Amino acid sequence: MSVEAWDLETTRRTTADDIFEKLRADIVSLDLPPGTKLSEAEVARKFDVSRQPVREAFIRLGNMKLLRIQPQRATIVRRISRSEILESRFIRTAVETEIMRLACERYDPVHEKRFKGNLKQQKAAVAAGDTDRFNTLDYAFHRLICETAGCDFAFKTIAENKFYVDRLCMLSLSSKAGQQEVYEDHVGIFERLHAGDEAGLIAITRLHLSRLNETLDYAEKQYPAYFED
Amino acid sequence: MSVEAWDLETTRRTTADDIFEKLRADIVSLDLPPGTKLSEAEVARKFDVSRQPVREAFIRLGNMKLLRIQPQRATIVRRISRSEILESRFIRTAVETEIMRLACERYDPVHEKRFKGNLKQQKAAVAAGDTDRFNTLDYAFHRLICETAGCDFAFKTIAENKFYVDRLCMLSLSSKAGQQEVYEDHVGIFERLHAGDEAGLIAITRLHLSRLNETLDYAEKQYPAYFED
DNA sequence: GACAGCAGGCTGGTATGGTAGTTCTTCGGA
DNA sequence: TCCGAAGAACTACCATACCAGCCTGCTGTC
Repeated sequence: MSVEAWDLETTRRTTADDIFEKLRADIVSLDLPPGTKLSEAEVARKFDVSRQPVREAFIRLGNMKLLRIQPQRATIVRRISRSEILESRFIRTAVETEIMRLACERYDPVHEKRFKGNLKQQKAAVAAGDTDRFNTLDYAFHRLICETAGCDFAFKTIAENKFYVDRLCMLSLSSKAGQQEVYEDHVGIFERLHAGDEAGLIAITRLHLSRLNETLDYAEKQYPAYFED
Repeated sequence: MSVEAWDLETTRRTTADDIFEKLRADIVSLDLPPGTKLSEAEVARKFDVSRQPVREAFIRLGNMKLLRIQPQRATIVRRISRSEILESRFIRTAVETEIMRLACERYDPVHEKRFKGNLKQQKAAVAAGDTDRFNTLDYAFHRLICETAGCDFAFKTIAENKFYVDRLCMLSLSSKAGQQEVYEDHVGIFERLHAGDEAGLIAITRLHLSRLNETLDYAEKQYPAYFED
């Protein structure tokens, strides 16, 4: 996942953009684990640029809650906060259920083929144990629903909220059993969408998103150092 | 409305923070109307600081979609986009209806007094034609609902989305008839909340938020220069 | 040996000079 | 008069230097 969707303006690509993108990727992929101390000067040396563009990247990452900037002290990769994860989930649930209502209303059998194609690939990815691929397809599936609902933009909002959660998924979506469960949820969602069963659709969507609890419990127990509170 | 809720960290207050806050207020209040051209150097002179903190404030305002930074060209106050307004409204509707469900579930008559107090003040503000006051109370009312639902954090998310819309409200919430309508919606919301009528509550909330359409049509016709597309 | 106090080395914050890219103006030629 | 090219006058971007807190660790004293 990249964020090129954001520079919808036809602006030039700056050094600060590069640094920002690199750091963001490193943080989300846990190459820079929560708690890692960063310093403007150090990162600047590493990328062989001045402190200025690094500083700007820090500010943007701070706004995204990925860094915690402590003036005159240090800048560290933010630890994962249970409450913030749950808040993100709340927002996502709200948006996603609203999307489901619209999608159910506007669903057209013409969409069937794309859904089935995506689900087929998901199944294959689970079988092959290809976590990255499955993650990408997961995104694509939810994006597909947004498109069905005629709300492409909503996916962007969901994704923004998701950056923060991505790190968590990175910690534990690798279990094959978990992926199988997610896949089956997706199948269930599609079936109810296809059948026009709005109540059932909402219900399974809530169930689907509530599974984050287990992920959270697991990750918090497995990697306590990555969490705060 | 200020944004001190954001520096939950106990960080120092910097010059950049001051500039940011001042510019944000000026933009939202339309003292800096959409399309206004700003320059780092000019703003720096005006506030008698160096360009650096101004630059940082610009970056943050750019992230909030309030400024459009065009490298090597100019930085301008973003014009209002109809589609972005509608997208914001969609997100807000999703979150607010979800909040209403919870609020209805967790409502306790002990909240009655605070709601009635707020509504009484709203009525007075409408009568007095005090737009600023009414606007503040509007915020407080919706915040109160978030608290009732036990989701204080959700208000922050709503507010973030709302900054962008605030400018629009500033253009047309000044009409007394509009304020009266909003006030009556609020009364209706409270009554259904108090009665535990979830379906009615959701319905009136959707109606309440849909009123933005009229505001948008009015403002777009009245101030076309402030809009893009 | 324990502890207070100071010094030095960190951090991020601010100021300023210079650079590259864009736009506007102006001046000369057709 | 009109058009175009050169350059002046902006812009934001980047590099560098300096500053003010904060923390740590040494040192001197009790």
